[in-house]
Amino acid sequence: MQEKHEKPSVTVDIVIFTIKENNLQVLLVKRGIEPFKNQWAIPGGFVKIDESLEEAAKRELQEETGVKDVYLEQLYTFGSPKRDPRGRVITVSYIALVNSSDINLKASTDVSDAQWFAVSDIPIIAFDHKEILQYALKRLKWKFEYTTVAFSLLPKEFTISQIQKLYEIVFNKEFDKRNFAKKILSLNILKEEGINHEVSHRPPMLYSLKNNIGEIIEIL
Amino acid sequence: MQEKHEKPSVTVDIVIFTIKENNLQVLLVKRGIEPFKNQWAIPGGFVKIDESLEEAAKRELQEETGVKDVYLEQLYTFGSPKRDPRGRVITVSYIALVNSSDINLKASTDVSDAQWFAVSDIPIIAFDHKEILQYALKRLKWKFEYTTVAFSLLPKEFTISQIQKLYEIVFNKEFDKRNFAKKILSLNILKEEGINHEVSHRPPMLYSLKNNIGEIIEIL
DNA sequence: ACAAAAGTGTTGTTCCTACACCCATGA
DNA sequence: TCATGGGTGTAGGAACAACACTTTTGT
Repeated sequence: MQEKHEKPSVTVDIVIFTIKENNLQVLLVKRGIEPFKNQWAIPGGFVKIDESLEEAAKRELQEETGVKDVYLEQLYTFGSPKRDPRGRVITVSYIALVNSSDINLKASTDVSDAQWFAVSDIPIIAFDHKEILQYALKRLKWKFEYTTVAFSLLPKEFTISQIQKLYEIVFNKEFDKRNFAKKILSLNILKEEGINHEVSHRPPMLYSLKNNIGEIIEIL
Repeated sequence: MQEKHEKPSVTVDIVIFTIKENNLQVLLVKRGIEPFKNQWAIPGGFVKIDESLEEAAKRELQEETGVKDVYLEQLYTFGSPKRDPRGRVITVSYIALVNSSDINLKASTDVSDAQWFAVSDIPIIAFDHKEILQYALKRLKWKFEYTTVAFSLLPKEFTISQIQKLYEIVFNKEFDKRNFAKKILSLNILKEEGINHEVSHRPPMLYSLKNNIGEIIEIL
């Protein structure tokens, strides 16, 4: 059965989001080889024959950013026969959310440069990566609305207004402070962690996310 | 680049749902070849080198059921290196919703039998297909709750109580008739199509789904 | 007349939205 | 004392859940 079919190549591509400078940003790499040499692209690479898709995604993520143990989720599999001019390449795309303070950009073998771009300001990108990115953004917003993924972008202890800023950035829209706090606190997913006295104004309450929170809960 | 990497095989598997005998049912095929010969499995097959994933899924769907133009959606890509004992096989799974009156089961080359099973009564199945099926069910419920996919299981013209029965089957739970009708009608997605006089009781209003309905709308 | 399914309204509760002021601290 | 962000309550409206009887038709 192995020999009967001509096989496609399989890659993983990872849309890596972070929050930087009050913006939602995505990591793109400048391609060092053809095709699309010197164009920006979503980072990714071939799946090895003995690693799972998620392992491949984690490996690529670490090669690009140096981070481990971040939020990583499979997005969609793109497999149009013409999406790669070199031949049949099916790509399994992933979303990752990384804390911008943890990252450590490295140039890997087929990448001459890597850079963050605000999602509102994406350059022309290689292959069908624009479509992948649009899909990723849609999914990200959905995840923010209905799950607790957002908290993976915050330090272990955080204030209500840090959460609110995150949501305001992702949805590009302001929320009422009182209603937002009421909503988040009513979900019963936060634990009080004491007061942060290291600020030069009224000291805020710090919270952490309770463990054992289920997946889907409807945040907004 | 084609020769540097040993390539996995890529298949599509399609979880085909229908409503039959007041039950949500799934089509399984009995495998005619090893591995798992004579076990039930989700229908699927290899992706040809020059067809897209969706084309492959449509082709398999038609081979199994004879139907075209049904609801079809990519579900998830399963790629654990050990999921197929023959070697590395990555499978892109799909969900299809078919109207049981349209179907016409055929036995294809590597299938000696195909049969509908109620989702509450699934036998032991091959590979990691149990996991795929669980995932499909979760997604199906979500889609029913938030989108208009359910209508693809009904004829063009239908009554409110047909919709309600569909939802009651999928969620395995009864809804209040008045509240259900109120909710569905308030969504403004139905068009009145006149009264069905071919019943032996008070004749019901027939509706059709308006075209140009957006994807996600929150039904329940 | 009866059986079968269609159709329809109200009330109490909960959730959502809009909106403005005082508080605690460091400089 | 001032600047900075933190923290808090209420009222009106919308959506939701619970609940039962009458209507139209065929037999």
